[in-house]
Amino acid sequence: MKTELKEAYGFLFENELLEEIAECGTVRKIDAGERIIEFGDYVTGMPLLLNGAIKIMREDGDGDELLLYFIERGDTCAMTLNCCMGQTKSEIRAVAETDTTMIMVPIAKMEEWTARFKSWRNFVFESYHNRLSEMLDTIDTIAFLNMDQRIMKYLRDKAKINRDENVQSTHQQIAYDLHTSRVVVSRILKKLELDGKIKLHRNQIRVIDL
Amino acid sequence: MKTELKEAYGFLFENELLEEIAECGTVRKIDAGERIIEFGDYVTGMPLLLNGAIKIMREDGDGDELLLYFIERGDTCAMTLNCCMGQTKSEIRAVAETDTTMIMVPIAKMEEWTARFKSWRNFVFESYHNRLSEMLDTIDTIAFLNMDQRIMKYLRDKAKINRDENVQSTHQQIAYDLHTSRVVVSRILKKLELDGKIKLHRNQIRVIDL
DNA sequence: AAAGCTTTGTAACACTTGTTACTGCCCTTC
DNA sequence: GAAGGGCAGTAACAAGTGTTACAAAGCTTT
Repeated sequence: MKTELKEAYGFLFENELLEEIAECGTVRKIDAGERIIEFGDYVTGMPLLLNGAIKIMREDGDGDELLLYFIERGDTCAMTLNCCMGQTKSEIRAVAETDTTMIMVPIAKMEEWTARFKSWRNFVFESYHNRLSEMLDTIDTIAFLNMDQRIMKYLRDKAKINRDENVQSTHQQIAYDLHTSRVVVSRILKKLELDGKIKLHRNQIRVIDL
Repeated sequence: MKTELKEAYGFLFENELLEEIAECGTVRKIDAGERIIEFGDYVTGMPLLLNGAIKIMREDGDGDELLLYFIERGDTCAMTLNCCMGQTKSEIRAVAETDTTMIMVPIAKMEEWTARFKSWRNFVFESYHNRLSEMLDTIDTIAFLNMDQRIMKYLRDKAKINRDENVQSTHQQIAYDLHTSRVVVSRILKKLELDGKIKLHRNQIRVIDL
């Protein structure tokens, strides 16, 4: 664990802090597709991603979903930060996009580290900064792009996160993530295929040129 | 200024910090409608709102706009925080919604206070927290609501921020804020009037029951 | 290979939102 | 009070997206 920790966070934190994290944190391994945090859960610790990727979703009262953004190694979930500090319920759902390893840090340590370590403060601020930027990006996407463009962006992002030009998704899955209907997704994907931008297969979409 | 400062932030900050803010901050008064920060500006200081309200907008490459949220007294702009710490350009536009008074604090002080004052740290975190929540709310609005509901929410929010059931806006203005067209706004407003929810006047909309 | 399930393709239609065009109203200015 | 500019109302149409319904294709299980 220490090796991985150092690999992912060594350039961010001083040794003393790394030691403390290693000491009081617990490693948690999660399989792709597993739910990590559910809407309304109380958050008991703060996750530091070692590898893998996590998908953050929003859900409204009627059970409608929307993908917000992905989180990768060297990152934490600022929403979780939020919940930790405010002792409030989670406003989002977190699902493992790929097999994922993370270190869970007890909330109690956070306040202490914030006072003691400048690098920790910077990390937390940086984290908030990144999250706000992602949220702005998400807003741009749903406010200014039409569905064709949103689907293209989705496929690009997903291919990048998984480091694989073959995106493993059903049309229904994509529809859920983008908060639209399966038929709409199928229709647009077919058009993208005719334009030579993608190649469609069962449960899989190959990104050619988006 | 000290009185106002204490009024707005006294319950948040200890006296020593209040003194320092009063010492190194400069008061800035802004008329309603005036632009405070423009997309792409470098941010030179951090604003602490004493009274009034500020409208935060997003703009895409084609000049299309979208209202993100409002900021009120006792608040700061986390986007500005973001820019300050990251030394990056502003990703948003800030316009005074009403006549506004704020204290501008030089960036240099921020880092220092973050280390020295727990209350300042909490304030900054709280601020980020609020901003993320607002952004989530904004996303919910544009992702899950249709235009009728968005316009109703807009009028409710605007009436609340201005503490006036008579919202002073043209239909064109609303169309800009919601990133739609004037005709659409007029059409929906007329329907809301027929439903007895609002009363339309020139340059003014009276909120009756939304 | 037959049955049953999931996934995808497609047509036809409905609804929401955006666009264009024109009209009349209100306010300001001369 | 005449002229001009900004604002609002409305119709007709276009485009985008969502819905329903059904058929076909592909995979899994038996």
